[in-house]
Amino acid sequence: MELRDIEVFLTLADELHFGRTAERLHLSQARVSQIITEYERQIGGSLFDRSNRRDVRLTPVGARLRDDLTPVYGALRDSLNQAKLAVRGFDAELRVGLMPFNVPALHGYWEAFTTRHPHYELRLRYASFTDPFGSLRRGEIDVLVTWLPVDEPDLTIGPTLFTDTHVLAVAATHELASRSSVPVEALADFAHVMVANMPETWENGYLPFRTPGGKTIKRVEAVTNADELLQLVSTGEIIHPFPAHVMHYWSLPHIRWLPMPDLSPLTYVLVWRTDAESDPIRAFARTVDDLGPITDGPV
Amino acid sequence: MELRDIEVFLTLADELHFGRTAERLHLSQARVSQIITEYERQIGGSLFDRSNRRDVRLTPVGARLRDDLTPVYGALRDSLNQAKLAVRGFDAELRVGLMPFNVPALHGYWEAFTTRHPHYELRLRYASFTDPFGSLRRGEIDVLVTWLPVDEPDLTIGPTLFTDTHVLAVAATHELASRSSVPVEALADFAHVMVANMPETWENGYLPFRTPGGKTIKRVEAVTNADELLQLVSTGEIIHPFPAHVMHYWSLPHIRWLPMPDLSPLTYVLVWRTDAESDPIRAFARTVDDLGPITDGPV
DNA sequence: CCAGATCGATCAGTCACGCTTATGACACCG
DNA sequence: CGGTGTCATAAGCGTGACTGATCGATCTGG
Repeated sequence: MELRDIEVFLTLADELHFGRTAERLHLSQARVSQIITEYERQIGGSLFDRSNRRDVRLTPVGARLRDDLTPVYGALRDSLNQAKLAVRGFDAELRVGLMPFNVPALHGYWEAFTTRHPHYELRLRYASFTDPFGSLRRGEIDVLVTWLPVDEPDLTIGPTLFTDTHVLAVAATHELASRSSVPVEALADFAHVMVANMPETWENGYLPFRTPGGKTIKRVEAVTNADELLQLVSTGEIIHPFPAHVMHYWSLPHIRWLPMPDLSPLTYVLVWRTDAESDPIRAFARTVDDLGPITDGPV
Repeated sequence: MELRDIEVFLTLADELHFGRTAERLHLSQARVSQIITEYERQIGGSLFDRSNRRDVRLTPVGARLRDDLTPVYGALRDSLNQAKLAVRGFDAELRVGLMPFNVPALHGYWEAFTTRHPHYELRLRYASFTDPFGSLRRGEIDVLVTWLPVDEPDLTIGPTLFTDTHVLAVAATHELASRSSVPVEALADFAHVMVANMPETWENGYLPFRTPGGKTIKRVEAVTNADELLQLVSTGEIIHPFPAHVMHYWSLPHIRWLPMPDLSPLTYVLVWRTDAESDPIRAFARTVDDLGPITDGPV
């Protein structure tokens, strides 16, 4: 009856799927099955009904146990975390999820927050492209830095961090490379890649599925991270629009950055779970509010 | 960071002594040291101050962690326990601590309680002689069956279960064996044994340290359990008074039971932690109250 | 009604780590 | 200054946590 088993139980109670549970916990499916079997043996009765192969369901006892254990397990994690912070002299932590290439542009916020609130530990974590809101909901991060639109009823949209125009990344050898700027309509003439399984309206906010002129902007193959994407750009296989500030993050000799003045700018905001709002979150939101959106371009 | 480690941490925080902690958890002292070291490594700072060899102390962080973890760990154990009970069809359990030889005499109570409250599981556990109130305070049992006087401010004294006269256990070959009864004063003439480390007033309640005539009733060597004690009785090395009902528990051909009419009778009561009073405890106390003390002798 | 896909259970094998005994290192005490 | 009580460290053993491979059952689409 160990802590790990409880985590497995709670995750399975959430996912109701052995494979996905295993994936989330970086375990083999076999192990999840074994742990649950052993757990049920210790309790003395079944917690999940898996007679039907199509879907796993909680038994009444299982549901009750999940309800009992969820807050307790959370409190236990919080206590341990609080102790870890206390040894390092902090009262609490704020985990901000964002893309790595956004970090330098927001330097002013990090600095202001850490000087204003030295007893809060600031931790920057890389949010996954594929499921940014999921990491927020699972409590892996406290606030998320992302672009609009965010259309999620359980999330609060906080202050705007900055608004940025687009630049198009193309290979130095690409036929567009010599242009001084690129119109939106041109996007439809070349191949694009987007990360797999993004929420649709969110993906559309970044790069529309159609041009204003009505032409389809087609995605070809999916990638899992930005570096892989840039690799495809540099070989000329695809082109890809970025918010302008990322130019200063990568220094890639084989890539050209071309302004796209008529593609509507991206607005980056702070987002958090409404029912998980906390002092550090409010403190950071207030800091952003006080400084106002960053306008003087990336550092 | 496992559940067992937390238990070790909390036990050490309570005992402030590695050896006793190890004993309570049935571990080696070395292992306790290893677990705490590893735990501190994970937290990132020390939880106990053991620079002074004489006594171990909690650091501020450690004290805070103990305060945070104590209720959470308890709630976690409760949740798991609740689930175990639920699978077997019970709502709650009542753990009664008592000496094994008391069990048959109380049969009427067990029966009445289980029929009146089929959704409460009754569990009889053998309370240790050496530290009966400790097991109550550590939450290992819910109620204790014991004799008066009980002089513990944090404990509630419940209804009386029965009142019993003494019989003296002597070897069949002992010089007293042929007597039809034995006066109190005779106790001072022979060797006695008591279990080590009993609370003093409690031991005195069972067998006074002095006879009414002022003679000392001297104990010789300590034993750890009743069987060991009876062994010494049967070889004639010691004599020992018991409450009369235990005669029917053991059938020992080499031992004689002699009435002791002038030794003041023992009163057995129910005792529980005042701040841990619960529905099952109240239900059992009410059952005992309703039936009244058992007077018709042991079954 | 069959072929293929999906998903949980089971098996056999490997390796880490939980725990022990033995010993070391240190702080107090007489 | 040894003796005693106490925690830390070392070395070694055995269990059980975990994996990949496979089985067997159930559902879906043509």
